[in-house]
Amino acid sequence: MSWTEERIELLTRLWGEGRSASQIAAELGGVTRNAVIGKVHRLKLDNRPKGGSDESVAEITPAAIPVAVAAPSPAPVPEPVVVVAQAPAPRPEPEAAPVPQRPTPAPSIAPAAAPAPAAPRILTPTLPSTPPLRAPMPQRQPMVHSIGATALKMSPETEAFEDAQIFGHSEGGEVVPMSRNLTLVQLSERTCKWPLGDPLSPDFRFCGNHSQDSSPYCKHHARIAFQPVSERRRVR
DNA sequence: CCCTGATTCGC
DNA sequence: GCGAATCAGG
Repeated sequence: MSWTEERIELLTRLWGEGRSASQIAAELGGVTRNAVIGKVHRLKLDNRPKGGSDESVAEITPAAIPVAVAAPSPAPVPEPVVVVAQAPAPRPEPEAAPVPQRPTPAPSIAPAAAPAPAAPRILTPTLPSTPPLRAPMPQRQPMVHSIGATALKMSPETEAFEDAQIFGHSEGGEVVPMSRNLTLVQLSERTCKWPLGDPLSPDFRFCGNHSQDSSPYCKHHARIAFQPVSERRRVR
């Protein structure tokens, strides 16, 4: 890959927006963050708008939300941050940071568009098999980690379910972990890759919470994705 | 650890 | 000019 005019332009723009070198590298493709940094220096694009109040990248801080650590289940599950579903993810937009790509925190998820085969130019993260609706378990179930290998389709119910959790449409004061809502390029090897919302929407995000070991999901979503199957037939 | 950006230096 | 290796910091 070479630094074509377009690529340099994109680099300049993204860098100006405060994106990290690794993110830019991921976006550009074919380059490492080192290359990006090196190029940035050569272009003398240094010092970005960082003076005074910087809020770096668009990453919502879970800590900025009224939390309530409640353990409904006897089993003390050390979840990250737990929030009583209520406020629609208040994103304290800093000052002077016109980020065109940053969609509003609109919780609205497109009415389940048909899962068109969007060209995955990057690795497509493993989608969770459509998890059946799961009511808050009063007690722990025997963990029988097994994947219900289902088709890669997102059921509207799944999205609605997630949506309800994240943005608190539950009346019963349901307590759920707060997702970090990361974009694709922000995912790393140990971030939860549970999708949130419509993959075709610019609002599409991933949970992004810390995932245990090599698990693709955080504790919370792993429990949804890997459910004990009682009546499961051998798939042969 | 994981992530940043900064610098160096052989190519 | 380029970018991997390295360094320094949060």
